[in-house]
Amino acid sequence: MIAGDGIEVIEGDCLAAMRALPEESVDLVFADPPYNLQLKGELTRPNNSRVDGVDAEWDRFDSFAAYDAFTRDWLEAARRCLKPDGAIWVIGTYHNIFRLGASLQDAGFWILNDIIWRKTNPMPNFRGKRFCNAHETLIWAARSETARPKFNYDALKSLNEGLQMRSDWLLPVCTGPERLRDDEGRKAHPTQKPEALLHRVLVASTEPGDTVLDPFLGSGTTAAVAKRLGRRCIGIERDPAYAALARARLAEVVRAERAAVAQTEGKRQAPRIPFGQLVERGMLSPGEVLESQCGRHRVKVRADGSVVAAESRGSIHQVGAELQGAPSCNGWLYWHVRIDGRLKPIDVLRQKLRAEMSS
Amino acid sequence: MIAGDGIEVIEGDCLAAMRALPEESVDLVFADPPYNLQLKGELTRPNNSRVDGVDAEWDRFDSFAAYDAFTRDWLEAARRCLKPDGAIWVIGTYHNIFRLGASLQDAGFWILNDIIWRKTNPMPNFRGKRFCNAHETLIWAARSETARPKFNYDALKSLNEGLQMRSDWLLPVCTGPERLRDDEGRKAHPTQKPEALLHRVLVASTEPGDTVLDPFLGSGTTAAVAKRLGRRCIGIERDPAYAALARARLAEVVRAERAAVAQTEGKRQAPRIPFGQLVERGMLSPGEVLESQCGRHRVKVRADGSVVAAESRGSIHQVGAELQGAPSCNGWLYWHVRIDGRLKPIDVLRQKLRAEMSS
DNA sequence: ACCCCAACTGAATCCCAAC
DNA sequence: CGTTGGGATTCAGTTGGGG
Repeated sequence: MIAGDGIEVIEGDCLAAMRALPEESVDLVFADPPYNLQLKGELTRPNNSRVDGVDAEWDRFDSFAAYDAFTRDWLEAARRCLKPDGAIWVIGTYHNIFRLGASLQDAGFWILNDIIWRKTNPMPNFRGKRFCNAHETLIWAARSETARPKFNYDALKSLNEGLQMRSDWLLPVCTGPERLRDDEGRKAHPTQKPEALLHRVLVASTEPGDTVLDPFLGSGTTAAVAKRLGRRCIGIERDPAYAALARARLAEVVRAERAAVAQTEGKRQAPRIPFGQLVERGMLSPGEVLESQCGRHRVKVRADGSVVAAESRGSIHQVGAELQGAPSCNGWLYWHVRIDGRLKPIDVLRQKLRAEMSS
Repeated sequence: MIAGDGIEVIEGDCLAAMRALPEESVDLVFADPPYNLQLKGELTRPNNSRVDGVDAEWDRFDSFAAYDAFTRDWLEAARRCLKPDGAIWVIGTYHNIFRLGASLQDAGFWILNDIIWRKTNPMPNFRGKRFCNAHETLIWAARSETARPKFNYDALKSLNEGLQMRSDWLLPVCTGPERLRDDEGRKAHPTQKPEALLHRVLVASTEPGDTVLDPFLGSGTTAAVAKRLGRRCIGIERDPAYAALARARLAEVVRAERAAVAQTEGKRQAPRIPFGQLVERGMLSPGEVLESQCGRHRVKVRADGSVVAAESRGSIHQVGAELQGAPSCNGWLYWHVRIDGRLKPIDVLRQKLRAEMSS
């Protein structure tokens, strides 16, 4: 079904194409839907008559209702393709993002964050009647409230030099050599998204080998970045000219080596090591004393990996919590041993063990 | 009807109070309605302290449908009070803003801009499961598509040091001496908005002598800023304790003869550029090699902006320091790339990016 | 008076594998 | 399905006490 490089461009209507895909088969959906609320193009309206001021309210209602129906349909089709723990990203502006977000919630998606793409070089408001419209909004939502979607927290923290990534992203609009142009030098697609934006989205919510579905592929930015980052991608585009544009673009993209797209992994992915293993392996001896950094609390290690204090016994976490009167405690960081005369958290022993076990 | 200073606090239900106001009598509505936060359990910080979340009765709704009905009702009542060329501002987060925006459109309001309040000091995401929710969204909408609402373009331009005001505003959350506290030092209102935010809204959309209506007055920020800026204000607050709080606060506010120049606004600084952005933007590729000037050390770039050496991984600064055995290292100057066959510090890439981003 | 450090806080939809 | 418990997780800024 998917080509050898894991990237496929389907030319056709996104509803039909998505309904032909297997259920629960994709890890992520990224969608940049049209926000043409006048219902030109693919959004057919029942009443094509031109409206004057008197009928303006009806026109508005028809427009919004039709857009909502269109949104409901493609969201439902996309949701069907998503794995249970999958997620969706959508992007839009104030013209459509509020309807899109409400439709997401109504369809059962669970919003995780809204993200602001702040443009470094937005088009100014020429008439001076409004604020310069300098951002677009993305919504990141899980397939359901109970879903547990991927989030590469540590990779994003790395992207932000050690600080937790915020919900406002500063990125330039797509210009210069990245912007695709036709033979006459006109932009080949009106709303081509910058690759940097998709890079951050895909690093955040997928891992190499995952499958991304883009129902409104357009110029193919999603597929291009997916290929560059070693993800698989199914892109759907109705317009033959845009589909051809995307295919030509993708032929030039080099798929990254697997090793190159590795990203910082969190501690949660590391294999769990029970404290008792430190004792079993002789890194700590039964009877040895652990102390808190401040020296206020001390426990003795027992052969079974539990620890005892004067009035308390249990796991390193339980005893640490009880002695501090705290609801919980990470014993790996709380308890220390004296190594070469200096207090070090027992977590360094765990790290050492992990290194030995992986080598 | 309005007191001599043009500021009135009405204690009571906002629907009834607004229906009692004359039609088409106010110039601007500012509304900070309940966000329908839907908080489930409690949340603790890594140090085990408890986050003081908003779980007030007034923020609980049974369903999205109930929230939508509530929204529809107060929007309709507010719209009735607005002059034909009047406008409305609403504020919210992803919990409610999409429903709020869609309801605005359904009610016949015409969205002019969405505005992002970027917080300088947001609460972090403590569990590392999402992006730090670092902004709130405001929507500015005209009473109707044909309305011609006020917009003090030049006043905002001067607030922004001569540059057209953008749709993203950087302002701190309300803390310090501005934050109202009760006798025991606890915050007197859970969601008090900063005056700087209202200052910018009122300077943008009203002129001295205009009447502002706030249906959810809370701690009274809207009325306080209106008074300070010489605007009239009708604030409605259901909770007697909050209404009393607002009245006491307003008694201390000095009505200005002329709008004072804001200090907190418009401060711009060179943006910090995380190393990861060079990768996102394609100036460096995952897998590319950086080397120290002497050639003694080499690292590989990863997709998330971290770098790896044989036995070390982390940020350009961390790995540089570790390989040199130094306490710290400026990775921007230490690491080099080969450009046109010559080694250049990666700082030249940062400078290039900065130049692009400020243009 | 000044500096330093510890404690505290802000509209928050915040864990998950094993049993 | 529910319960248990290991153990992972924070940034900018203010306040107040001690040296």
